[in-house]
Amino acid sequence: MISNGQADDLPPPTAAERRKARQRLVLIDAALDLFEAKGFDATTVDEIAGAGDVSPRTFFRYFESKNDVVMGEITRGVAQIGDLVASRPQGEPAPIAICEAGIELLADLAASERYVRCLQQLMSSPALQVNSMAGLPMVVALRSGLLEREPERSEEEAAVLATLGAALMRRSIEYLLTTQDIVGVEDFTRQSFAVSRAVWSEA
Amino acid sequence: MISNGQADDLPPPTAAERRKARQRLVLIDAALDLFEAKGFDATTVDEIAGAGDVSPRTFFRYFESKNDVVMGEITRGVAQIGDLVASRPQGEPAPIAICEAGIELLADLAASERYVRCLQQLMSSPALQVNSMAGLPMVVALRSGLLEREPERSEEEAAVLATLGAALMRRSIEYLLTTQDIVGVEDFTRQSFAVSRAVWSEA
DNA sequence: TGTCAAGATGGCAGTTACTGTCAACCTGGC
DNA sequence: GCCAGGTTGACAGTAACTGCCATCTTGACA
Repeated sequence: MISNGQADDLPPPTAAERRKARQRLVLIDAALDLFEAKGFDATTVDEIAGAGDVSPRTFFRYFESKNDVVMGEITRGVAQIGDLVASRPQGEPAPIAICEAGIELLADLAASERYVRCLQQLMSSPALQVNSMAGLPMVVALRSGLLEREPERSEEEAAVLATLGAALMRRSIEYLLTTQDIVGVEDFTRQSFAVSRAVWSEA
Repeated sequence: MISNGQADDLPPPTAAERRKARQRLVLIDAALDLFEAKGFDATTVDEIAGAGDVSPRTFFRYFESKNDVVMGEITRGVAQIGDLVASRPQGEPAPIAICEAGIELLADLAASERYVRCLQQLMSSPALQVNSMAGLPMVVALRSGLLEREPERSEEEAAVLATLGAALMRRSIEYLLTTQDIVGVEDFTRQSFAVSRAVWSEA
């Protein structure tokens, strides 16, 4: 989940870029330490910058905001769901494809245990909209992934599918963060999708 | 939609309460004026306070934050969807009940044309998460409304129904704000729900 | 190996949202 | 007319974020 942030295409990263990426990770690491120790709100940017051996001004050259330290990675990660959906087998019904792609995404997220542990504590911080959880980027990514996978699909249908899928996925992420049940999320997600399919077509 | 903010139960409001409610509306009005004129970000709290003839400190006694001036009312309004769902006829399938309740809510929202007009402009402001659009409160409200209406329904099912319903409703609100098509939202919403029911049970 | 240009950094001053505190000030009830 | 509770305004303070500019690093190239 916490990647070095470079796209897998394009020329190989220069030394400078690698240095930047490393410094970025150092800052994220320092920030998570502090957040775990004293909470998100009680931690100042100055402290994070100090712990990462850069000036506060430089901190803001690495991150758009204090929130971005936490949400940046997850937002970038969540956007991958588009590609995951697009590369699902052709015959698979769209909702299933979304569900399975989502499970892959969750596994990826759950891999950074420390990140997950830290995010849980941050769930209660109102400043961070961990709750709204990168909702829009996920819808956007899902929709374009779907259209790539099934080009004959109408815009309308793709949009609706993306909306529903993203909503259920957000629920799974919330489940993962609150329960820390890294193993159980998969079942939870499949169950969610199954229930939703049954219940949403009720007559 | 922009109500005076008092619950319909409890003793009648005192003069002081009425004065407070009035001042609140004055401030909202002043704020919307300024937002329309110069944009959300470019408007400072000091200006709003000045335009409403109170000190900046007092502004923050009326609103939790600058965002709250805009999002406060909509958040409070959105929470009503729970009651709207709960009072839908018993026989109606849950997704339809949610759809119809949502349409009532939208009509309510669309009634304050100025508010809608202003919100549209604010959609583009990243500071304001108009996008995430009070998502969580709506899910919470919907779920409790559903459980009230159908007590036999399992927690799980209610949660899933609320998640899907809220997601589609958010889409309708987004449609309303971007297109300003106050008349068309109703059709848009019904269409959304219909498509979603067809598409989500694809085999 | 020395030099130079591009980019990264640090420090500083400034803006703005937001908060605690306290004294002055209503305002309604007696 | 007075008193109690709530409302306000002023002031000082914190912390996120930004623009600016001088300085330093770094990689490339002669």
